[in-house]
Order: sequence, then C-alpha cells, then structure tokens
Amino acid sequence: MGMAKASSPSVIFLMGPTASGKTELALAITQALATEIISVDSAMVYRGLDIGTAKPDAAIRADIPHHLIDICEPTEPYSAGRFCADAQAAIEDIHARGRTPLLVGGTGLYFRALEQGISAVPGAAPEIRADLRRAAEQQGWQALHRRLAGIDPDSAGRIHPNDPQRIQRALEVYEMTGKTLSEHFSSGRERSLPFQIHKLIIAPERRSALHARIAQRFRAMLEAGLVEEVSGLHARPGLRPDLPAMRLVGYRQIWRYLAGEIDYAEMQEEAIIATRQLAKRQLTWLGAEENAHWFGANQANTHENVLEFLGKLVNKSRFP
RNA sequence: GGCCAGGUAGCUCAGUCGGUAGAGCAGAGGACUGAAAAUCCUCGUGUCGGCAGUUCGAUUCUGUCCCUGGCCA
Repeated sequence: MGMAKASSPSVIFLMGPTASGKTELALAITQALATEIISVDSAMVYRGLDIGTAKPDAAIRADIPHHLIDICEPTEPYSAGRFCADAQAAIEDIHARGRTPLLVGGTGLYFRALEQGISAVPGAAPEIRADLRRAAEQQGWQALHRRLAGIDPDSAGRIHPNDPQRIQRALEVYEMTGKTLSEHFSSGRERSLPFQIHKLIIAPERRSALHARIAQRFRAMLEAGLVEEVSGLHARPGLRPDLPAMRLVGYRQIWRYLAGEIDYAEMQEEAIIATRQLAKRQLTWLGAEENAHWFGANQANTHENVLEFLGKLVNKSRFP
C-alpha cells in the first residue's frame, strides 16, 4: 500500500484471453497498489449477465471498485465508441483521486480504440441497418458490396464481400454522413490516450492448458446456474437472439438449447468450442500488441511475478 | 453361431464404373476504428481395418480374418 506522491499520470493495461485469470490477478494488484479497476470487456457491461461473463461477484465489487461493469441494459447494444468515452471519463476520475487506473479485460478492439483513439464517425443507426438488411435479403450482401465499391472503393477493397457486418457499417456511415468511411478514417483518430501505458499480458504458454481451463470453467458456470440465468433472460420480452448481449459465448448456445434447437450435450460442447475460438481470436489481438510484458498465466508464481514487475515501476515513481 | 450393413482426416461422412481421395465440423494461422464474447479470410496425405488373390496397377473387384451396429437363433 505504499502511496508515493503522484507523478506523471499513467495507466496499466492488464490484457489476456478469457479464462486466463485476469480478474484474480487484478484483485491482487489492487491490494498492493493504489489502483482502481476499469473493466475492458464488451460482455461485462451488460446488467443481468453475471455467471456467463465471469463477473467478479457483488461482495468483491462492494469492496473493490470496478468501473464499466453493469452499465448497459442487455436490450441495448453497447459499442467501442461508448467504451472510449466511458473509459476516458473513468480514467480522469481515478487520476483525480491520485490513483492509477488498472484496465483489465480481453476485448482487443476496446483496448486499441482507447489507446489509439477512434475516428469521428457517428454511431449505429438502427433504421438504416434495418434497411440495409432488407436490401441484402433481396439482393444478397455481394450486391451491397458492389454498391460499396461504387461509392468507396478503398473500403470495398479492405472489406471482404462475405463480411456482412462491415459492409453494412460502411454503407451506414455513408448514408448518415454523406462521407465515405475511408474519408472519415483518413482524417485521423481522435482522443488517443495521452498517458504512459504499461501493458501487461497474461496468457498460458500452452494452448492445451487454456482449453482445459475453459472446459472446466464452463461446467462450473452451468453448476452455478447459468442455464437459469439465461432462461430468465430468454423470458424477457425485449430480448431477442440477435442482440449483441444474447450473441455472447455461452448465452447464445443456451438460448438455442432453451429454444429446443440443440440438446444439452450439444449446447455444452458448442459453448466450450465457441469459448476456445474466442480465446484464439483474443490471442491474435495480443500477438499484435507492441511494448507489452508477457507473463505466463495460471502458474504458481504468476501473481508474484507481476507484482514484482509493477513494484519496480512504483519505485521509479512513475505512478502512486 | 447365421444373415445384413458398415469399417476412408481428431469427429461425422462423401467418393473413386480399378490409375493411392474430399466436404462439413474440430484444430491452426491471420484480419479487425461505434455489434467485437461480433464478423470475416487462409490452411485438408490420410498404412482409404489386417492379410492374401486377380491385375501393368487395388482404397475401389474377389477371398479370408478382425472390429462395430442391427436382425435372427
């Protein structure tokens, strides 16, 4: 708990794939250093999705503040843009309290958007998306990709004809602003983080160890009542399977199980597979990170190693 | 014990009218600027159950043996 004088503000990024033990490690760090946790997790933002997102429980959160958890209704989509604004506000507050923000999570896009900034582009427009979706049902996404090639060849070149989500986004931005996505991007990103960032990555050195942990953890979630949690959500009038919150790993498969599309064993198998694939995509983001310090996860001395590393930074008084 | 159907990629299977084989899933690698736990791209050699026979050549035809499932005893 050594609280030296505040110096130039900095932030800590604690990144890692799902089931790598980030949450526990973050708690250990807050016990040793004057930090507050900001969650960088596109799933934990949703209220009522607790077990399947592996949120820290209420008792822990009462004790140690966690920002950006439970800030959005599952009926409403959250976004990278909102995250940038929310995270920056939280960082400011934490700095004002003389502490260091500890950003913990596994959502690569959010980390990147926060660190590098994001272009000034409007958010989602549900009506336009619905229109585009209808057009795609009639003509196919390939046709919309051709339309995009006509108005924004750069984006069309970057976006694969089979990638409906990005085709839709590019067309949506053009319809909303009259400017192409490429034009928006070329005018640069705004609000990149002006602080020194210490990046720590924890990841298991062997993929098989991660896989085993993922399977074990999903079974534990089922035992903790995940199916009941999802069936409560399933019954909620405003919730549809195509909402971002209901497309999350685990939730999506259990929703299908509750709808009678797959049996219990299939649900379990598919959820575990989807989690492994998620972890793999997360590792791809992490592999691209520069200036990051890697630590092996789930080892006896993981916490010790990380705390020792952070301790050296504190002694150089880079943060409180 | 008899009859039938199968034994082909980690799994589920397709296929080769005889010229050593290919899909889906899994897995691996990658991309990623307001849905991102999303969306998408790339990657397929394996004694084609064993042994023998026919053949220039067998995973493919024949015989036999082994294994699995079903039916009959």
